[in-house]
Amino acid sequence: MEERKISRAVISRLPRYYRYLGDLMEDQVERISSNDLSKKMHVTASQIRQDLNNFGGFGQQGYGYNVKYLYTEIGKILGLDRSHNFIIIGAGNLGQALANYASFEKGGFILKGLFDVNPRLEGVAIRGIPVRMMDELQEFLQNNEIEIAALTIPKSKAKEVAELLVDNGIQAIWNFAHTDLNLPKDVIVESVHLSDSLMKLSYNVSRHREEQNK
Amino acid sequence: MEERKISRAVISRLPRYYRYLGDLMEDQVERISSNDLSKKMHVTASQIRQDLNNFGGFGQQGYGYNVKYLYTEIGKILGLDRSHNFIIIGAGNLGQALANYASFEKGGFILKGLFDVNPRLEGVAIRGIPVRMMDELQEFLQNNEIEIAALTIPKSKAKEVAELLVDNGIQAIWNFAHTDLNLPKDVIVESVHLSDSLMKLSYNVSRHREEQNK
DNA sequence: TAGATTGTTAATCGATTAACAATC
DNA sequence: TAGATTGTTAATCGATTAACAATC
Repeated sequence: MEERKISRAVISRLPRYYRYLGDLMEDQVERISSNDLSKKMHVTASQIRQDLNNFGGFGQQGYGYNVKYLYTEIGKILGLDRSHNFIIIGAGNLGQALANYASFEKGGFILKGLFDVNPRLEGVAIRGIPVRMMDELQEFLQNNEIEIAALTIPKSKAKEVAELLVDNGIQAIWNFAHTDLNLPKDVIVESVHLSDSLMKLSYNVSRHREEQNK
Repeated sequence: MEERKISRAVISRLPRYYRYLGDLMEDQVERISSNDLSKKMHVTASQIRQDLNNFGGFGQQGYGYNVKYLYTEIGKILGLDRSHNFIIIGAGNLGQALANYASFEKGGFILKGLFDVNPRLEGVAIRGIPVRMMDELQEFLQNNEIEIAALTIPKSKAKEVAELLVDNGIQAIWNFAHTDLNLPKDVIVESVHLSDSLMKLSYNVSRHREEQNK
C-alpha cells in the first residue's frame, strides 16, 4: 500500500476547489474541464490536474470532470462525509460568532458545548446550546465524544486550556488564540491568527502606497 | 534602486516573527541569535536569516539580533508604525467580534465605522462606534479617510458591496465572506476563509484516524 | 473516427537549507 | 585575539508548469 505523502500546499487548496465546485453545482453546471476551472479560479489547469491526481483519477479524457461527483469526492477527502462533534472554549464575541455559524453543520460539524469562565454567561444559550462554566469541562469531555475544540480565549490561558483538552482526549484544536500551541504531534492544530492576517494586509497596503509615491 | 521582490512565503512569516519578538520583549530578553530563535519557532536558523535579509541587515556578527530593535523594524516593514483607519461592513457576531478586538489598536488599526443592513442594529454602539445603515456608507467614505474595510457579510452580498467600496476609494479589503473577490489588481484583498480552515482541520483529523486504524 | 481532455512524465522555477567567509 | 554569529553564496529540495501520450 503506497503511502503517498500529500503536500500541505495541495491540502490547503482542496477547500477552495470544494467551494468552486459547490458554486458550479448551484449554477447547475454538470461538467467542467480543468481548463475552464483554471480560468475561473485563476490557477493553472496543470495544477488542478496534478492536485486532483494525488487522490485519484476523477476525470475522464475528452469529457472533463463531473461537477457533482468531484464535489462529493473532495468532500470525502476532506472528511465532510461524516460528523465531527466539537465544542467552543470561550463564549465571547468570536466564540459566539462561530457558534452561530450555521453553515458548519453542512460540513458535519456539530456544536455540542460552549464553555467560558465568565459567570454572567452561565446558562445563556446560543443556538440551543447553553454556555457552561470551565470547571465542568473535564467531566463533559469524559461523557461526550468530542473530536474538535475551537479555542477562542486569550493567549494567556491558551496553553493551559489546550493541555487540559489534550489530556482529556481532544484530537484537534482550532486555535484562535494569538499564540502557537506546542502540543504532542498526534494532536492536530489548525490556527487562525487574525492579527497575522491583518498585518499581511497592512504590509501590502504599505508597499502599495510606496509604489504610488514614486 | 533595485526593486527586490519579496515572496509571499516570506511576508506571511513576518507577523509570526513579530509575535515571537514581542513575547521575547515581554520576557525582558535583550538579544537573540537566529539559532536560539529557530529553536523556539521550530524553523531553521537559515530561514530566519534569509527572511530578515530581504529587508536589511538587522543583526550583528558575534552578537545576534537586538530584540527590541528587530521588533521595531519588522513593525515598520509591516506598516504598524502608522495608523490605518478601517471600517467593518456587517455588524453581526463576527463583525462585533472584530470591533471589540482592542489589540488591533496596538497595530495602528483605528475603527472608524460599523455598517449593517439590519435596522435593529442602527445606532447600537460598539466600543463607542454606532452601527450605521448601509445607505450611509457611500457618503461616509467620501467624508472620511478610510483605508481598509473588513467584510463580514454573507457571500451573496460580498461582490456587490466590495465593488461599492472600491468605487469609493477603499484601498484594501479584509474579506471574511466565503467567496473570492475579483477586484482590480490595485486593491489589496486579504481573505480569511474560516470554513476553509476548518476543512483543513477536518482533513487532517480524518487522515490521522485512518492511520490509527491500521 | 476525430476532437477533446485527462493523467502523468519531464522541465522549470522558486523556496529552503547548508555552508562558510566576513566581521563584530 | 578567539569565539560567536551574521550575511550571503551555493546546493538541495520541492512545487509548479509545460508537454504529450493515452484514452474517452
